[in-house]
Amino acid sequence: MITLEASSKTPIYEQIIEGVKALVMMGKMHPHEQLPSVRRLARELGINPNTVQKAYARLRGENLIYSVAGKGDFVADNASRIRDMKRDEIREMFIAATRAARDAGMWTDEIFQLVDEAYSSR
Amino acid sequence: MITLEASSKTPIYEQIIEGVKALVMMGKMHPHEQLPSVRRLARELGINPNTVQKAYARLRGENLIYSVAGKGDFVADNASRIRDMKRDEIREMFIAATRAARDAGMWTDEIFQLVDEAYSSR
DNA sequence: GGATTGTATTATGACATATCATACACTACT
DNA sequence: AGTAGTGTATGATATGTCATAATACAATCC
Repeated sequence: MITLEASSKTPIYEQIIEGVKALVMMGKMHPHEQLPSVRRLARELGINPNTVQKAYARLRGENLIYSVAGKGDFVADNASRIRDMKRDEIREMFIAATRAARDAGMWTDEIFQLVDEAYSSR
Repeated sequence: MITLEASSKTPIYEQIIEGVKALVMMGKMHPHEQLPSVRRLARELGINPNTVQKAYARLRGENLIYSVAGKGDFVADNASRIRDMKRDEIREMFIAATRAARDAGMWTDEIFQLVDEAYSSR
């Protein structure tokens, strides 16, 4: 369910983190559901297990997943936080973009039109 | 006229590039105007000349400045492109943010409100 | 000729990313 | 008990980027 973009310059482990977050956010994974094992996901993605391990460790650090030795990793109960976290991130993206746009002399009209186009484009 | 943010995680040489672009875009520097010399700017910013050299080399690669051995670096004639380039960058920022927002289940109404706030803040 | 300019090269260090190879402890299943 | 699969931890190695440092060379200006 998680895919990688080799051409991307964002680190693999970060792409995995975003992938898991996206799956939970889109309702394709639910609390207490088991994630693919470190070795299995590594095999599927054709990468090193340590890279997956790093991604899972980060997710665990954010309390978005929990680990049970000998069993596996599972989506955390409070994973609903992801939605709010993601919204905060998006909020920051718009703030940064809007500031840059204002500094470049763009008006909100242009921005709204731009957003409209992007929103309805596939 | 160019300042650095030590806390920033964007590379110094990139901050210099953005700084020069901003000066030209804000009309504080004009075509054929001389830039501070590699060594002088390095001294002023308290950094290594090679770092400034790298920034200037990149700007030259984009044809935004031109160099004359023994004289110095100057803002290119076609530097007006910077404005369009910057607008394209900003456009990409909004496209990325809008896509992320849509995937997160946000509506254009929320986005517009967000942009409005950010635009009129400070 | 001396000072300043841009340009080029090599070396070094720090850091992040990613791989590879192990090792250990726990769990599940036969 | 044994085997396989799980997470976790730890080193070693390689690569790339960023930044510094130290030179060297050619062109320009006064």
